[in-house]
Amino acid sequence: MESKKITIKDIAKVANVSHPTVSMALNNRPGVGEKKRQEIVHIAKQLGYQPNLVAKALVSNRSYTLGLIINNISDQFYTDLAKGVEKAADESGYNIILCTTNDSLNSQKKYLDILQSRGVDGIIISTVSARDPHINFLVKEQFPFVCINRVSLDRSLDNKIDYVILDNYSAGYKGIEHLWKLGHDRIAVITGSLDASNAIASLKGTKDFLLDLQIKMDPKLLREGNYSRKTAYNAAKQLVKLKKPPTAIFAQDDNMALGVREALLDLDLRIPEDIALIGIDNIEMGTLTGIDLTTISQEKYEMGYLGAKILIKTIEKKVPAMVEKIVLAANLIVRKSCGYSQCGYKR
Amino acid sequence: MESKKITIKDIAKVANVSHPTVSMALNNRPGVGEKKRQEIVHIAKQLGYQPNLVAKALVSNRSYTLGLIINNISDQFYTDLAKGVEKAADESGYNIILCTTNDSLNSQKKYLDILQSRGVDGIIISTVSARDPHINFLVKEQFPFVCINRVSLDRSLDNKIDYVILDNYSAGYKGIEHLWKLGHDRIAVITGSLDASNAIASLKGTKDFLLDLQIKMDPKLLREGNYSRKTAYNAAKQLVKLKKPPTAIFAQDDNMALGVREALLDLDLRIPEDIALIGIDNIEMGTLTGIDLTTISQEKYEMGYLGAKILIKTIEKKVPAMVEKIVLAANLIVRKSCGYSQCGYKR
DNA sequence: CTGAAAGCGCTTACAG
DNA sequence: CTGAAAGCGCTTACAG
Repeated sequence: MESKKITIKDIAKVANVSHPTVSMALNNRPGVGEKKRQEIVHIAKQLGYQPNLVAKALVSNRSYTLGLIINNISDQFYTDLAKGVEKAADESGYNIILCTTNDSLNSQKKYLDILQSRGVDGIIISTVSARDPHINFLVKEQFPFVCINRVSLDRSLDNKIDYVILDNYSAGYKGIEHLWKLGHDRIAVITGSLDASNAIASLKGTKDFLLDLQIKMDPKLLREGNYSRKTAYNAAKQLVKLKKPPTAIFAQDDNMALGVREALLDLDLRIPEDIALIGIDNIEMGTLTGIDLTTISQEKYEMGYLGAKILIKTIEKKVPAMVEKIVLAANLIVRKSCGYSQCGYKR
Repeated sequence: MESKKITIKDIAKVANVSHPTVSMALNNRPGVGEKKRQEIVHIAKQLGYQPNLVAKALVSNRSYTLGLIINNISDQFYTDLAKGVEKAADESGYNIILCTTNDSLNSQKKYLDILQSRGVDGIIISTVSARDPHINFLVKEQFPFVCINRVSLDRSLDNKIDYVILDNYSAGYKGIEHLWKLGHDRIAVITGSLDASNAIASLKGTKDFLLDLQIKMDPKLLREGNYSRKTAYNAAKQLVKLKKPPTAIFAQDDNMALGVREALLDLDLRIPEDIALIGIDNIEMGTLTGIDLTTISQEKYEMGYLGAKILIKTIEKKVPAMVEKIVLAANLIVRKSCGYSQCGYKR
């Protein structure tokens, strides 16, 4: 298929040395004179030599390749995160094998196996479930990997896995706090998939706020979503039909908030006049004029970037293998969907 | 680092056969009895054998890996396309190495080299420039690759490169046609980067429409953009300040249309009452209620999917090496940003 | 400072 | 139907 590629043996022949000498010269290892090295480098360039990274990977057990597992490449949340991973990888000379699971644990398991078979040096996984059965073996094998976005809640794994997550707890807390201060008493909450640690944490933050103020929440106002726009859309339509409908909705992710938004607008309800709306994540769509979604900002890019950095550090063992746990800040971003600028806080 | 992996030699030892026999058994090749094969397969499973795909790739010169080169992973246009690629790759058992160039030709060249070094079986490239200097060598080496989204306009490459593109010409034609029929005479056009074939084609479609009707375009109303929201934002602000400002703006990509939209809204201009706005691509953001961007729909997902399919077919040579050229349809999607529902066509 | 040997994990071709 | 040999392109020891 391809015209035959130049190998170090071809270079060796021209340079009149053995091929291991070529290897050492090209890799700047000691054991070959400076003059000869330059000559070899020159010949390599002239012949248009490109190292065969597959062979290199086989012999060195280092591929300079990282696996990245995300849920959905159409979801801005995951692409922001992927962008950070890409950046960190690029800075250190790694390439990314991208795997998307589309919410399937089976698919995740499949990719975990494939990535190992492909000899990646490490894996960045953003999709683990709270009781994920598939990462134990990575821990046992001491295969380098880092969890971002979601972590396992399995106690036996405590202190064994590097992670970088967002402060979902604070996000859940701050979101409901904002709505409550604006005077809302009937606040509906649409959570993420409750088998994911981030959704669990957000909900806990929300509940703790209510607990702190000794407020009881109407269970009818609590809905489990799955971070998809569609389910949030449907949930919102149901919430509005309640005998005592909510005056505010806290969708615990901007994608869901946008789904809620569509539902409310379809029903000719005004945001925030009829129903206030807040999300979490601060994705780009929410920033558009006319959307103006109030939300809790999360450092998605940084999460990907730091996750990859930590993984690379682990792989390159520049540092004693200390487990790193990082939680990135969550901050309220006030736009127009809650009505703060019109009314201000009432309590 | 990892606990030692099981290899075919380990299996061979247990099964009391030679390791090539194990290889043949596991790969369902003739030359090993059915009973023995099943025994070997069983042992492999028990030992938790995972083939080393790196070694396999080295010896077979087939990695079941594809390189995908896109501009920007934060851009919905490219992620839609990547989603199609992913799907096709997954269906045929390939994985994707993702490379993002961020509009840099140097970066593109770098990734082209790296991908070959990494032994990918083929490359899907969505970022070639009209006079791209870096793909000739792929053609010369007969390295399998397919252009999507953009093609080279170099005549010497005609009929040598598979491609799947969108019908940008029609998009450019239909966009201005819609505005013209609505009664607009001063229509501004913000093009994509004019070193890219898709931008060139869109602009040609637009110009041809005007030519067909023998309409002269005020050159002040033509702006070169670069598919980024920011430049379009700035261009729009300038256009509006013109002595004779346009009554409609045709941004030849939805990202730019959204930039224009922000600019107009910042200036308290209404869309479409004060200025009509149309884009190209039909990205998701334009579909949100309140954005309601009229646009020309492009089959981005299909483009990625078909591109990858064609590439895989080429790689697997299931078909005589006929060059495939596919142009996907462009259709007008009427929403609210041009005012059609209020006024209808005037001519 | 240099060369020849061995090996990474696999597959292909060639004897028995 | 099975085994032993050779080799993919590279690197890492180990002699001289």
